[in-house]
Amino acid sequence: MGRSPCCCHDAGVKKGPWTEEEDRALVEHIKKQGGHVGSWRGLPRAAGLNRCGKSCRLRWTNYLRPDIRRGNFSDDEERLIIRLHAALGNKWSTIATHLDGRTDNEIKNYWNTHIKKKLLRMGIDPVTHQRLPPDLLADGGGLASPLLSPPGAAALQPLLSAVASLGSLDTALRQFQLLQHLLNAINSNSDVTTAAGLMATNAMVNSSSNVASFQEQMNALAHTNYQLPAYLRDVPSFSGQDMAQERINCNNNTAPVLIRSSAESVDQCCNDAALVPETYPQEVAASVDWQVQDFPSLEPLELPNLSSLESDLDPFWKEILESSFRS
DNA sequence: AAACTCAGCAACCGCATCTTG
DNA sequence: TCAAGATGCGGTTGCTGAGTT
Repeated sequence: MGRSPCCCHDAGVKKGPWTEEEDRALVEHIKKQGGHVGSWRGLPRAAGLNRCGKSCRLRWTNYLRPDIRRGNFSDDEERLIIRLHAALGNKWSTIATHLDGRTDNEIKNYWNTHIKKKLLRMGIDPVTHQRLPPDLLADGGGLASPLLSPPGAAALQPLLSAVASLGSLDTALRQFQLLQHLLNAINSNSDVTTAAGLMATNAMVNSSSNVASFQEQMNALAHTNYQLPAYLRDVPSFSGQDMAQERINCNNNTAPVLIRSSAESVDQCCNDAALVPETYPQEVAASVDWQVQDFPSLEPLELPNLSSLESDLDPFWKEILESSFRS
C-alpha cells in the first residue's frame, strides 16, 4: 500500500533534540497510562507535546524507556553482535532482542562506528564476514591500525603476506562472495518469502534458458569445502546459527535448495518443518557483481597456517580471521 | 587560541509491514 | 478482500564535542 501522510511534515511540529521538559512530559504521560502507550499518533496531543508521534515513539524506545541499559558495550556483547550480524545481517531489531537493555539504534550505531571499522582493519568484509580480496586490502588489511594491538598486528603480518601471495585465492574468494551475495539477495527478496512468491519464482526460473548453466555453477559452489564459521556454530540458544548452517547444508546436498526469509522469526524458521523447495532465480545472479560464467571451476581453499597466532591474538578474533579464510 | 577534522550518537526520513474496519 | 491508518525498521543526516593542526 501507499505511504501514509506523517504528522512530522506538519508545519509547527518541533524537530531536533529533546528538552528535559519534553522528556519529562513524555515519561509522565506514559507512566499515567500505566506504561502502556495506546496510540503514538495521538500521544503528543494527550501529553501536551508539540512533537510527531513517531518522534515520541523513537525517543521513548531509544532513550527514555526504563529498561534501557546505557554505557559501553562489553566484550561479550560485542562478540554476540558480530555473531548475530554474521547470521542475520542488518536485522538490528532482531539482534537487539538478544541483548538485554540495548536498542536497535544503539547497536546499529555501535556497529557502524566501532565493529565495522575493526573488521575492516582486520581485512574482513563486515557485510559478508568473508576475507576481503587481497587487491582490496589497501595496507595489508590495515594491520598498522592502532585498533589492533601491536602484538596482534605483528603476529598477523606474515599471515597477510602469505595470503597476498596466493593468486588463486582472490578468485576463490570472489566465488564464495558470489554465493554470499546470492544468499543475501534471496533472503532480502520479500517476494520469495511467500508460497505464492516461491511458486512464481520457480516458474520464472524454470522458464529461463540459462537455468541449467547457472545451477551447475551453484552445484559447483556447493561441493567446495565451505563450512559455517565456528564462531557462528558455538552460540548456545541462538537458532539463527541453524538457519545459517541450513543454507550451507542445502548447498552441500543436491537440489532442491531451501530458502528462508531472514525477516522471519528465527525460532519459527528453525522449528517449522515445512520448508519450501526453491532454486536460484537468474535475476539474482544478474544482481551481483560478477558474471556466473566468470567462474568455470572451483578449487578447495587452503587455509593458511595460523599457528603463529596462537599466543598473540584473542581466540575470538583469531577464530573470526580463520573463518574468513576458511570460507 | 582559532580553525579544522573526525568520531560518536541522537534523531529524522522514507519505505515496508501490520492492523483494523 | 481491500484500503487506509498505525507502527516498525533500517539507512541516513546533522549536531556536538574531542582531538589535531
